[in-house]
Amino acid sequence: MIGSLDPDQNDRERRLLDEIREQGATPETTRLFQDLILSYYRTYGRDLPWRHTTDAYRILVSEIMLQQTQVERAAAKYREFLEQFPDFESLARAPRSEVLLAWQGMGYNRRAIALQETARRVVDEFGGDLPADVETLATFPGIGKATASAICAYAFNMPVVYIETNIRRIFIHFFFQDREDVRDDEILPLVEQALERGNPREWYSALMDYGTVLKKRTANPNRRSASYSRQSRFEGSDRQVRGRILALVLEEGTVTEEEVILRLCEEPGRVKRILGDLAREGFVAESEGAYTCR
DNA sequence: TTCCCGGCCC
DNA sequence: GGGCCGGGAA
Repeated sequence: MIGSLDPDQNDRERRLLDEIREQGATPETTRLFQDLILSYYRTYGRDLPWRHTTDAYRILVSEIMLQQTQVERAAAKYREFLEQFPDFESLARAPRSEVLLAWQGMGYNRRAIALQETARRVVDEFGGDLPADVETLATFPGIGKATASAICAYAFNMPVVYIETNIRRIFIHFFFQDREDVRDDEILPLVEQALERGNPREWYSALMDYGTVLKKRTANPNRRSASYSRQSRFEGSDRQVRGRILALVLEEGTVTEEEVILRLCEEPGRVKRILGDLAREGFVAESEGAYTCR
């Protein structure tokens, strides 16, 4: 049952939408909402690799991968990555080039650098244990409020309240049916009210799966979010050139600026600028006109 | 074209 | 608050 609900679920959702439209988010409609999300999850919930563990390292890896990367692609990479870097220690001491190579195909490569920096800090400053609170987690690079909260929910089963794209989509769909420009600070109290405190881990997993199926069924409710914005086109963008340059450096080991310009057929000025960006961000190091990745 | 279990810099 | 950051799939 991909991309749709069974007739019973579909019917329950329609009734609930009507009741919320009439009554708003009352304790009763909230309970019905919880039941709907959880019953869907218990029947159709996805079997994802990071749902077989509560190991903080593995949850961290999955959450970083899942930032702006679809579940299917993250799941495939997740297994390979953990095979190569099974714990904080192995990731912390790995050459950066190996980490970036393992990350190839995921996109947003700076996440890989941030993840390794987090691993090093965990080893050096926290004795190899990932801190179990949102505030401390959010001090690590590449971990903001949403990712920190997700880690606390999935690794530590903590009753945290947060918003990300699936949660936003669901709450707009159910509780802001005729609204436009819905702000996150309007959604947040409802997320708190609806939170299943008995098992936050299961609850948030259930929200992820319902959010996914909702997207396939309806026009994306997130377009009615005040924080919705279209992303810039990828073809021809700096992002694309960055990815191509990094892939080239990883493949060749060491390249000169001229080689990059020739191999990529890009404007010299553009290549120079982006190489400089990559060097500043720690992807490559420059010495005597040659660029390499440690 | 659109989206993806966001974060960071300005 | 707006722009930037990859790459694949539908």
